Amino acid sequence: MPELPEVEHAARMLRRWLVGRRITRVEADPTRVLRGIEPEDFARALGNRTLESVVRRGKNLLLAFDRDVGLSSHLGMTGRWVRRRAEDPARAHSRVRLHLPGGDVVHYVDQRMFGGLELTTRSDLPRLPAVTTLGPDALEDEIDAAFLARTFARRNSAVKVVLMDQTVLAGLGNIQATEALFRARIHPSRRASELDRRELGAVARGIQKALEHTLGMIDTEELAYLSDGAVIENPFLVYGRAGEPCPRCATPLETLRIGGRASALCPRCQPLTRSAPRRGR
DNA sequence: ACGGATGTTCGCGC
DNA sequence: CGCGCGAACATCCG
Repeated sequence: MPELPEVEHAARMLRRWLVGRRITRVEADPTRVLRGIEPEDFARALGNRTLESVVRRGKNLLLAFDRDVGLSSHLGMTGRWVRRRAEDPARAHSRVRLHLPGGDVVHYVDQRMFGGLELTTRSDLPRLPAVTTLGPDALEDEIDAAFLARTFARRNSAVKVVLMDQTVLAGLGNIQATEALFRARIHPSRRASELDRRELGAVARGIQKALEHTLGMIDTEELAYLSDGAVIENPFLVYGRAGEPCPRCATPLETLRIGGRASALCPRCQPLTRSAPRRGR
């Protein structure tokens, strides 16, 4: 579930729910989600703290509390922040609960527990290795053909692998990289260094479109895997749609494994040889 | 029952 | 050092 759009959504929700409100009590279950700290110490450190700001960097959330307490949150594969009422029944896979005045409880929920919560100081938040190694943010920073040309030069790996490299560009995962390349009409196995200027421009626009589209879906709560209740169908153009007709040309979509990950593509819209320039949009 | 799932990291071999 | 591959982490779903 969490790539840049979902993490951005989580940042907005955490601001709405928590900024300016004192955490009255913390319950932290003993799981690998808590990195390098015992549950009791974690709970004690966040108890009575008030959240002052939330910043997203790539797929990382950086929370700054009063008294120089910092918390970094990475959602891994199945992590999410949700708000419940104290009287609600237990939430499956809830790992940490932040109790607020008035009965609201903010849960960190993570089925597979690949995500993590790391406690630090505010000043160290931007110095965490997970943050200092990141490339520019795919949403906040201007990602254009010139940037991609600089970054892709001498990168001979598949363009999809490079797009998912967080040290190159922060925020894209398997879904967004797949969607961005479909929008750009670029085959995911093309070598990053061989793309020409026109193709790089298409990739840059594809990234922005894919991210904005998913963010828009989340805002209208159409994203199935984010909503807690009813499951809504796959909201993506090609991800998870192998065998279905291409939404642009109706050719059956295919799937490959690139860098160990499934990659959906349209063999007609995304040819392996350099695509012919096309007119208009 | 087996294989795969939105992420990241580590070890190994070339 | 660059690059590719497989495994590991933990759990659920089809």
